[in-house]
Amino acid sequence: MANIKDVAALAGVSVATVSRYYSAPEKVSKKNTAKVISAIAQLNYKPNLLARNFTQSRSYSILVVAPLVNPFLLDVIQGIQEIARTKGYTVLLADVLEAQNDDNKYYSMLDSRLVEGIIDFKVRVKGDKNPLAKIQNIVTLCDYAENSVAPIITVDDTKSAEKIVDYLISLGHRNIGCLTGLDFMHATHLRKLGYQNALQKAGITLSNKLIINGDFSVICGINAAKEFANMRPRPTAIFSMSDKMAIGIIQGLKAEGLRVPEDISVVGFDDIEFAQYCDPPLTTIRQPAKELGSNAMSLLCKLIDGKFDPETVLRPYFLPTELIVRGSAAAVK
Amino acid sequence: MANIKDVAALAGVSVATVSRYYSAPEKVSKKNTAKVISAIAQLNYKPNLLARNFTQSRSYSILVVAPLVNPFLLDVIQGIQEIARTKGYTVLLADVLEAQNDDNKYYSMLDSRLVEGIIDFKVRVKGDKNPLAKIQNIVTLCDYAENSVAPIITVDDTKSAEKIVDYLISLGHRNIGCLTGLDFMHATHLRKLGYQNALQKAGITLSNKLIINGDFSVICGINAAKEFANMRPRPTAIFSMSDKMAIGIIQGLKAEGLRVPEDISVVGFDDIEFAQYCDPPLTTIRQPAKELGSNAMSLLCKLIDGKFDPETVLRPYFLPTELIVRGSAAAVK
DNA sequence: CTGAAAGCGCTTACAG
DNA sequence: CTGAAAGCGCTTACAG
Repeated sequence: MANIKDVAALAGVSVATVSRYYSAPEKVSKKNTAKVISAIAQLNYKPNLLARNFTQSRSYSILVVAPLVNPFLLDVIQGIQEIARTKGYTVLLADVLEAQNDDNKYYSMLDSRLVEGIIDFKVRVKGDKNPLAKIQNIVTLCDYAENSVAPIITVDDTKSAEKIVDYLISLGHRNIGCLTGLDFMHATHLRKLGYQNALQKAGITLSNKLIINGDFSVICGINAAKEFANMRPRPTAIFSMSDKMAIGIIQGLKAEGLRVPEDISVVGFDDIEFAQYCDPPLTTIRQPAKELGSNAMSLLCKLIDGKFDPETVLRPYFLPTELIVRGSAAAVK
Repeated sequence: MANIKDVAALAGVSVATVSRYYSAPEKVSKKNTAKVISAIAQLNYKPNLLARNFTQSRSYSILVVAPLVNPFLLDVIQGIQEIARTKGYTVLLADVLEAQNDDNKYYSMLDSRLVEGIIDFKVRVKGDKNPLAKIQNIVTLCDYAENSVAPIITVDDTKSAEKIVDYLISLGHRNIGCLTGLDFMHATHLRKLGYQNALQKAGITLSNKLIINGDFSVICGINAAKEFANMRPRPTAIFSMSDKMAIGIIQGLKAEGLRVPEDISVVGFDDIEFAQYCDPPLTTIRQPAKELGSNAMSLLCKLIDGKFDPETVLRPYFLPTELIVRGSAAAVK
């Protein structure tokens, strides 16, 4: 393979001129530009970007560490890609599940210069196994903790959950079940808090008997449906912390001979694509997936460029969610 | 940041020894190993992988160019990651839709050494705008053409479509509609051929009136349902080229007051997660998503290592599909 | 098992 | 606008 020296020799210019042809073409005379172009074509020269990156000490890559099962991950990645492309970054993808055992593996890619920044779906807090000494080009996405060591882009899980439970209450429901998400995720606890806040505001007594622990999967929704169906008094509405579980609940309820929403209302969280195509269409909270991705990537670019305000950067940035009213919740009979 | 020279100086050894400590630790004496370890710890040294990659002329990265809307893409990527991890590769992800205009952008990453191989969801054939001069570390995944320039891992779309239409025919259906996928995808035409083969084998006259052009989206399924419902005679079964469209068809049929499968049978293709949770659960063809990914990555590794048989490597490798019988198709009345 | 030294292919002040 | 030269931080024959 031809290298920059070969091009320079054939063109009869210095390697500096060839290099400048790429990095600052306006600084190269017309005459030399023509010679360089011709030599490049003749030799079919392709710059070795491994060498360029090394010299510049830049990888032009960022890493996304995400749970590959996240239902709206593809939308988030689209948002990330959109910004990444305009800024000249390529995107690496790692599975957070694989990373469980060995978080450091991915964070070390920062130290080894393999990536310039990381978008992480898991918040790291002070006191964690892997405390980050400083703000080092990491953005936490879709996860929140008060004492996060990295800037955060997410939604207000508490307020969003509260909003949809408020809606159920406005429909006359007072006996409202709740199916939670994975316990180790902060979002689960935040949404639970929102659920409880809404009930308390309405003067409804909290009961742990109405709360079933889930894991965000469809199957656990199906199983939970049976439990909810057999509760006495049976809840008239169920708040599910994800659409996938809500879809499972609806299936499970139907299997129990119950109608949604006539006998029991079900609402979800996320607004995944299938939410609008279930039967009945799901009333849920929309998370702006693509915007979460693009915002996170924009922020990461600022971090990398050092163009951020250290005073405010750690203040979490909450993107708005929206209550999407469809057919799966109705007024209590 | 400390570099290898600093470590060598502090440890009182040569840089070669420090380098060997990483690449061939068995060649370093116990004594020196201890000194190196201590120096690394004191300086908190992290090897600059940008330099290492440059020196070795290896990026240890591969690129996946895929449509970010593909319903089972996440499963495929899991399969890819699994192999990539064991082989020491990291995975870059690019959106094929963005690439539409500018295919070369991604393929040039091979020339610039940024990636060592590419897994591409779009087959490139001789005569394309971007013909590949030779087998250069590219694997085509989930797409097929006879004159592909790269090795292929996919399923037999024709036989798979034929299999599920055979099944409908075995149920007594003879008036079978078909909703196709995106026209520019080879899979669409292959599956159509399978649909037609099955009909012909059964002595059923083909009719283009029974074929509606789709695009793999849920919404086009909903729209197509209306058309199918109004055909006279109305088809008693519909073969949809994707589960997403099948789910749309079922919704649309219900909206028309038709029951699935009592009034009309619907079958899909893919076996996405939601296929088993629709109402009724979808009868479909399962594509082994994860295996497609892991097989493609394994093959790519062989290509990169040069350990392949040039005689047979271009022979497409078809992974088996499976007919999954659930509740959305029934015997014709 | 070890070290001196060359080399990988670029970029970038610097001087002109 | 141009070129000579140093330098980036590693790896890798080579000689010992």
